[in-house]
Amino acid sequence: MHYWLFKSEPGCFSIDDLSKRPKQTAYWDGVRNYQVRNMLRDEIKVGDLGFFYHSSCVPPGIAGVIEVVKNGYPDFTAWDLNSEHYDPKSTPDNPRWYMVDVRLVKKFPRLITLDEIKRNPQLKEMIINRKGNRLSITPISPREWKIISELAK
DNA sequence: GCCAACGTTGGC
DNA sequence: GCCAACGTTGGC
Repeated sequence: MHYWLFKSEPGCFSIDDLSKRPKQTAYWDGVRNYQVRNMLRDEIKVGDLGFFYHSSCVPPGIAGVIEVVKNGYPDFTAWDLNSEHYDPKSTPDNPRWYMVDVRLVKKFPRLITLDEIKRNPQLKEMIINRKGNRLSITPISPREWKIISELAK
């Protein structure tokens, strides 16, 4: 099993939005980047755990934990004309974009801020720390997972 | 609102 | 297949 970090803008979809969904489960749609598409299609599997990261907000940081409950399948919002993420190049016959379903495991009692992550020498290697990193999902090492989980207690 | 970073597009 | 232009991301 693997660990991941899922970015979302809370103004668009926050951890509280997820907690209000039926079964606290949602499909993680709207990824339109090939690297992340490949991860969703090939690497991110049922049982994997992820951090729910709030981006483009003040302050950015990790809000909680989610679990993958459905393996990658075509992102049908790509062929919905009314969707913000509509992409005419993706079709039901030849889907270009993929998504997984995730369920809320827990919201952390406090946000682990990006600032805190940056200040922690043990978390130096995290991809989220790299300048210009634009991937909306990134892998997390077991060690990083453990350290951050401890911080959140 | 700025701007660095970087993925994507499209002309050649 | 190169690469300049463009659009988007996301921290600040």
